[in-house]
Amino acid sequence: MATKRKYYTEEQERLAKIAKALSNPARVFILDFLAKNLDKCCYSGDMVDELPIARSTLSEHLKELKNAGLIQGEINPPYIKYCLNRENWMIARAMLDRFFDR
Amino acid sequence: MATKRKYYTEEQERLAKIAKALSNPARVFILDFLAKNLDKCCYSGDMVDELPIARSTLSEHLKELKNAGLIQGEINPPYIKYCLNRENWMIARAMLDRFFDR
DNA sequence: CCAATAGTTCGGGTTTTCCCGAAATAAAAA
DNA sequence: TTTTTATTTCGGGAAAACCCGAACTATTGG
Repeated sequence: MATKRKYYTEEQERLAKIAKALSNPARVFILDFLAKNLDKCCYSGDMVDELPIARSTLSEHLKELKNAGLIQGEINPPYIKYCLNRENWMIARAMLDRFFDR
Repeated sequence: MATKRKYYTEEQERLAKIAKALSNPARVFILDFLAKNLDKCCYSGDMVDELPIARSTLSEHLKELKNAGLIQGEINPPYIKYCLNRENWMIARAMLDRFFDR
């Protein structure tokens, strides 16, 4: 490949990461679901019945969204209450705003 | 798995597709590059020197962005002038706005 | 203590993504 | 007509994503 001079900026890497979190319809569904129920927070069991995927698969999508920072889970055994991470949600929103505003 | 009642909405599928187009830093770079040069449109050769990937790989990223509708290429052999697709850009922007606005 | 419940982790299969270099394409320049 | 130039397509390899069912973890209720 030989050496190239420039690589991606931090901003570009971060935007790609946010986009990746949103790049699967199941994850978009989860975020929609959590946003629709901001008042109550949700258990993963509330979502699995609405989705055409196995519990374990849902669990992995939740993990990805957590890693991306878009959601958080409050452990309250044997339940885990999920909700949007407002702070990072706003950051993601601002980044996408900036990106598309031109 | 048994039969599940609900699947993803059109909106959710479309959002996931847009996000997927943005989910790789090389593609974010390309869009940034085209947006920075709205006046002139760009050749793929203008971009390859700034990127740590082979020409053929760049070409495939361009194809993906074209399929997602975010860019368009005007053939002007042996060059191809690329530019943002303003119409779809605005649509994507509106969808993301709506998604994050809550 | 034992069973039930909610959710995660593990092992593994299939598909998709990302990337490359080599070959192909197609028009312009020599 | 031959060569050069800009880009795409092809073949293929490596890595990641997606999905599943089975096994595991941890707590609560009986």
